[in-house]
Amino acid sequence: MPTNNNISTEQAILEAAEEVFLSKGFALAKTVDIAKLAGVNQALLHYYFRTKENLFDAVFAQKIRQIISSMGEVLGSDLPLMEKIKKQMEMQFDFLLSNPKIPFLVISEITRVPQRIETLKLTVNTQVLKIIEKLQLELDEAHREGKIRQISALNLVVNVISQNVFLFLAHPIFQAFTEMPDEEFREFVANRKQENVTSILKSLAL
Amino acid sequence: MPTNNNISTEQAILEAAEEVFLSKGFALAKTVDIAKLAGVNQALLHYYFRTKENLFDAVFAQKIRQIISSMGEVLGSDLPLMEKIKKQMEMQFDFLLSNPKIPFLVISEITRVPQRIETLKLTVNTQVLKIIEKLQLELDEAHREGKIRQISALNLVVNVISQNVFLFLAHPIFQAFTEMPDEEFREFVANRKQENVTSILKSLAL
DNA sequence: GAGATATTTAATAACCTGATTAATTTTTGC
DNA sequence: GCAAAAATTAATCAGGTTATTAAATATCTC
Repeated sequence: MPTNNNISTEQAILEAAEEVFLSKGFALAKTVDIAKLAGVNQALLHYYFRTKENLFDAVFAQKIRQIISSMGEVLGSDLPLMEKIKKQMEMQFDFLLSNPKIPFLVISEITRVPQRIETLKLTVNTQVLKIIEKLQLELDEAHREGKIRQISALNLVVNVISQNVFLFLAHPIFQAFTEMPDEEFREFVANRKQENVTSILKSLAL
Repeated sequence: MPTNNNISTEQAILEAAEEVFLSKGFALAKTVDIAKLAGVNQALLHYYFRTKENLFDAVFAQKIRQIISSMGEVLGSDLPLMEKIKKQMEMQFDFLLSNPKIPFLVISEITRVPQRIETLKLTVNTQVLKIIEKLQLELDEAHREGKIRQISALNLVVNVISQNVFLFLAHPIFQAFTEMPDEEFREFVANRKQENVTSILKSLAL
């Protein structure tokens, strides 16, 4: 009779893997290090996941799911347009604050191993495209009413994501550049939430 | 008596290294592949650069220099403020179009091996900080004259770089997401130059 | 052209890392 | 308790990649 898998060990491995993969990426992550961090023998990790690749996929798919779910919620709602954009940006920014390493992992791994985009496509339901279409209708309407300039929804979405995500990708560079101490830099980042919203909303003006 | 180093061979290795490092990054680049691409024996590369690390540094420092020099030129000039921002953004965007893989390499390698930031610091003279200070003065003046909202120069610079660079970092993801064919995607990217300028300039409004 | 030095190569050593195996300990069901 | 299955470990293999070595060839100086 099979016993249950030892969930806590498997979980420990997954959590260690998440930490190591997030900070090193796939190629530089060592299974030995993951095992050590999880407090188990290195062979055990193969016992549970068979390959490093499998282990990575488990972590990666989960991260993708998190990022996607942080993106759509508010945009689907029926708040007034400007309100909605603001809320959405704030949510996204907060997500990034709690998960600052996810964007780099995702971009990095997809760039280096393009096949990984399949993981992403599997997770991304067509809803996202629907949401963009709906956003376009609202933007068009606001434009007709003389409230905002004409802009494609896709461009707006790219603008928003650029503003929000870039700093988290480049933060080691910015910090070195500006030579801000950690504390000051944290404050700078915190202020960016407001600055991002302001600049995006203003950029929509006629 | 020593003869001169064989410049063309060294150059061939450097160029091959650049290509391979840009597309694979440090960890996934194989010295064998670089040697093969340069058309030389693999040991020769060690003869010239001793280690893979040295070879990488040579390439990396050069890329940093390119990126820096693409950033300061126009901002130092004495065009009218808005004109200057527009020109600077267009230049930067054009640079990215010709060097689309540099941002990823730089961010990626600095994130993965933070010590590399030293390479960056050595290359970045304090001029950059001077330029930002000067920009701040001009922004403050324009604000006093009621032409633009109040904004810190650093925030503006971050906004500009975010807008311009992000798409080049994320392009595999965007393309997959939107399922645009190559041709359409190229067109979309080309249009972003204008969109970026527009949205940044509008974002400065009162 | 000879001798010295630089350049290049083939072969292989040294190392790292993911995966496997076989044995040991722990847990489970009866 | 005991046998069977699961969980865990130590040891080691296998593959790939960087680095070294020693020898061969080209180039330069005189």
